[in-house]
This record gives sequence, structure tokens and C-alpha cells, in this order.
Amino acid sequence: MEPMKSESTVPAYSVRDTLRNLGLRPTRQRIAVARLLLNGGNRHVTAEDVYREAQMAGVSLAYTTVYNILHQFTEVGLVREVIVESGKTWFDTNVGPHMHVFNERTGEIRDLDVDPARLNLLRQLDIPEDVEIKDVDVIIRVGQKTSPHQ
Amino acid sequence: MEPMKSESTVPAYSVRDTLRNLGLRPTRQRIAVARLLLNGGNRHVTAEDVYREAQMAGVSLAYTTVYNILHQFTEVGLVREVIVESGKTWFDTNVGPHMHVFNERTGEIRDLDVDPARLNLLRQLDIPEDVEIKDVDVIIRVGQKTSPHQ
DNA sequence: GTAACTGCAAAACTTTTGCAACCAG
DNA sequence: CTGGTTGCAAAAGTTTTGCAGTTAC
Repeated sequence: MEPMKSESTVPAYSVRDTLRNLGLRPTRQRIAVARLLLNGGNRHVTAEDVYREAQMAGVSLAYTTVYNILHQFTEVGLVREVIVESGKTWFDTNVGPHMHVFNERTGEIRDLDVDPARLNLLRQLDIPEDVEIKDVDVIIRVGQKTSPHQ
Repeated sequence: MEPMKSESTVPAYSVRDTLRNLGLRPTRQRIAVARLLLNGGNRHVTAEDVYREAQMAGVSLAYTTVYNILHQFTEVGLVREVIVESGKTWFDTNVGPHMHVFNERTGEIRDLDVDPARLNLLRQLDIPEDVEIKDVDVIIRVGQKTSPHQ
């Protein structure tokens, strides 16, 4: 609606291509969510965040669709699920090897880079032969520093 | 009341003492849940498991109470929360250092012992000074071994 | 007796489902 | 056209809340 002003540095057609290359039809809704998520550096969002931000950006889409899209994006490796609290799923646009720091007081999640070799140590484990390691999640739970007793 | 028959190898009074020492009044409900959880080796249970097992053991208690008790037990370190899927909280009676293997196909969670030193590696990280590491969760997500493509 | 605890029903939340309408190729 | 997508409303599932009644000490 407003051709004079672009909201992002990545043109729409490149998002379209990204989606197409991943086997996803570039619908209005997928393009909107992809732009939201993939333009602003690493982000942690919930379905609600995506819903709300899409509305603010003038793109209305149903919750059902938000969930559909986020799950599809997870399947194709565009985002990654992060679960730190029961009853809420976060989606992380950083799909490289890293860990998460979860502040139990504020509810905030932050990425923490880690020497990949160190993270790989955790993969060298005795796992039954019939299964395969899909992912290794490391969550550092932090809280308010307890003041010394008395 | 029935000296000839005992349901468990741990006498009731010892559970009572355990609870009292932790600052929890030994109510009928807490005793039942504590026996259920602390007598059978390491266990992973949901609130529903506790509710159902208590009923089967002839102790009826409300869901509200199950949640109250499980959260209280978590606070005093009798159990530990494990969150691997959104929408469901597991409680683990193994509170020592270990990791979890979560089978995404079956939904099953298993403990995996790990060299504590290796786990401690993860604690040697750059964490902001004003917070304190409460816990380090490691979840190894496994699934069906993918058959080779083509 | 009194504060701690429990139980019930209802509410709160996130996520999923079923199905009709819609749209990209 | 036609199957992949979307949207709506309702359902499902877990966890929380408010408050009256009960219990441990």
C-alpha cells in the first residue's frame, strides 16, 4: 500500500525464493512471517509474538496459520524450537550450535555461544543403536543471586 | 493400624520425618505422594501419573493438591522438574547430576549418567554477574534412525 | 484455636482439530 | 482447475485460581 517506503532491507522476492527453495509456497502469510523473523538478527519469539507483530505490521493472519507456519519453518530448518517452560514454545531464528540461558525471574531467554567442540562432547555418549541424536539442548537456568544467609 | 501388612519397605514415620525436616507438614496427601515417588528408585512422572497412581493406591486427592505438592517437593529439592515438550511437565526423582534422553517418537524420557566433570564444563561460562546458575539442563533429543535416502 | 493445607469448580492459556473457503501455480 | 493453505470456531489438554471447608499441631 505504501510503495515509497520499504520496511526491510531484504526485498520481498528474495524471501519468496527462500521459501520456494525450501518447498514452501510463498503465500502472503508465510512471506510476512519470514520477513518478521529473518530480517532482524537472532530472535526468540512465541506464536503470540508472531501474531501480534504481524498485526502491527498490517498483516492479519489466524493463530492456526501462525502455528502452521512456525512448525513448517521448524521442519525445514529455518527456525528451531526452544522449550524452557511448560505451556509455552519459543522459536529461535538462530539455528547454529549454541546454548540458551533462561532467566527464571524475568522469563527472558538469551543465546550463549559455546565452543562447538565442547558441545560435541555431549554427543559422545552411549545411546541405543536404534535411535539417532537429533539435537542436544542445553539450558542454563539462572536466577537472582541469593544474598548470603543472615 | 494394620501391623501385619505393609505396603512399602519404608515405614510411614520415616516419610513423615523426611517431610517435617523439609519444613512440610506431613499430611495424608503429602505422605502418599512421597511414598509413591521416593520408594521405587528413579522415576519420571507427570501430575497425571501421580493422580492416577494415588487413586490406585486408594488415596484420593485433588489435582490442585497434586500440583501443590509437586511444586513444593521441587522447591525443597525432593524432585526436579524436567521440561522437554511444551504443555507437559515431568517430575524426576533423581536430583543428582545427570542428563536426559528424550525419544521424540515414543515420548519416553530416560536418565543418562554423565561424568560430573564433563557436565561442570558447561557451568564454566560467561554469565552476567548479577545472576546465579541454578541448574544446567541437558536434553539429548533422539528419534528413529533415518534410513539412508534412496 | 489458627495457620497451613486440601478440594471443588471454574478459569486461564497455549495448542490442535475439523472443515469450508480461498489462492498459487 | 486442483491441491496446498488459510481462517474460524470449537475442542483438547495442562495448569492455575478463588474460596470454602478441613486438618495438623
